[in-house]
Amino acid sequence: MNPVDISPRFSPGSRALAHAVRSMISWSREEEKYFLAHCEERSVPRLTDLSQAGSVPQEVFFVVKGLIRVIIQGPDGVEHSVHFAMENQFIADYASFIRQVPSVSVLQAIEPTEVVVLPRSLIEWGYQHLAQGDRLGRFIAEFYFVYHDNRINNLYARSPKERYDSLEEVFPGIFQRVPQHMIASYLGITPVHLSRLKRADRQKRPA
Amino acid sequence: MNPVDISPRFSPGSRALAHAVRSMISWSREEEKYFLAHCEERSVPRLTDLSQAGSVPQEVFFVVKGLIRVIIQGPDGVEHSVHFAMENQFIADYASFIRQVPSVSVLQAIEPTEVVVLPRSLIEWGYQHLAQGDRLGRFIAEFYFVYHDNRINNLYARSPKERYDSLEEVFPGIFQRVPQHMIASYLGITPVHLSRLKRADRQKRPA
DNA sequence: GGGAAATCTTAACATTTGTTATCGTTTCTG
DNA sequence: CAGAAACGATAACAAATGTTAAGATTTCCC
Repeated sequence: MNPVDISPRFSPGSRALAHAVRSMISWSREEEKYFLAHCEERSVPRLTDLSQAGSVPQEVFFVVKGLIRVIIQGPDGVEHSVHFAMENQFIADYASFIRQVPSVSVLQAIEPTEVVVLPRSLIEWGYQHLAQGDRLGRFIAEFYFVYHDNRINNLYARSPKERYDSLEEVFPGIFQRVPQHMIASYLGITPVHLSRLKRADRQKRPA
Repeated sequence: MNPVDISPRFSPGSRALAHAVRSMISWSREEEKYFLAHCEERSVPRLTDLSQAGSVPQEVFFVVKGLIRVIIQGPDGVEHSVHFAMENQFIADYASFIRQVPSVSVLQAIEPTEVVVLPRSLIEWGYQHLAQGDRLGRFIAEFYFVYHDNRINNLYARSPKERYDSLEEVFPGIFQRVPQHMIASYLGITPVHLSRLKRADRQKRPA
């Protein structure tokens, strides 16, 4: 009997979440049971918002299936795709969630998406009552810090084209799933310019 | 008697560090004593490196007095000032420290600087043995995640000039302490261009 | 299936930003 | 104190990127 695959009474989404948690900390059968029982599963249709800007985030999402993008709006009203989240990733306006201030971003499903919803109350409960709750929180915060640190370094040291060429390493299969103008936005350039960069590339290596 | 100001046998640096920790978690007299006893104080002359790129970081620094900048080098050899750390802040190549991979950055003192050195072994000890060690680690990781998240949003949504104008909010007094070309580098533009932006600004509001 | 919307490309032109070089001033260092 | 180095401003020119507009596909939705 495989000790990793327990809880057949939980949905595939819950089990994927439990698997992700188990890769970071160990928790007891009872802890896991309580935690998963207080999560909610949610289906989000394509091009639907999971959360809006302006309200204090009370939920963290775990992506079971589908793809979510995070959008912020500049002072001029221009939208920027600042992040994508795919299967088995946590997603939220995590900075606003941590500080409990009104969110500056919108979470939008790009595909029909299945998420597990972790309410703020449950996460707080985890920090207080899970034996390794703070450690789990530390690992998650560290993980996303590393991700952001890497992004910042890339923004300083690498050109848009270089960032485009290595996008697939961070988001496997993204080119098949996200329209190009959103990728351009993520890269910090206009769709027109990305198109131009691709053509220049094409003409250099006419494979 | 003030319960916050104990331990007169510790140096000003240790006491500043203890104060910073106490603002995040509570720890016992014994925990504090052990922890501080295993920190090292270090004086770093102006324009001296505290750590080099290429070696796995084994230390986190806490700035008691002075100013440190973090530099990364692009593929073309160009240096970028990606971060500054002033009094009462922790600083390291934290992403490389977390992952225990060779550092990509250099820490350099811009002023004569006093730091408290937290060895990796001590930090690991804290995670294992401090009652709230993981919580402390979570708070620190969350704090720097929020800082980085904010930077990324600014890079997307605001112009170099706007970022320049709000620099003092993040690093109070920085204009009096850091040469302008390093600030330009932090903003992601050339010194020439920053000079140009300042002039355009000057001509608009001839105060 | 068919019309509407979204998407991508391309071109022409505008704006921003980088590059190189020079010069006067300040700051460091011996 | 004096020479050297660092620093900041500026100008002229070059390269990168944005803006607007048009047209050709593709995709979506009823």
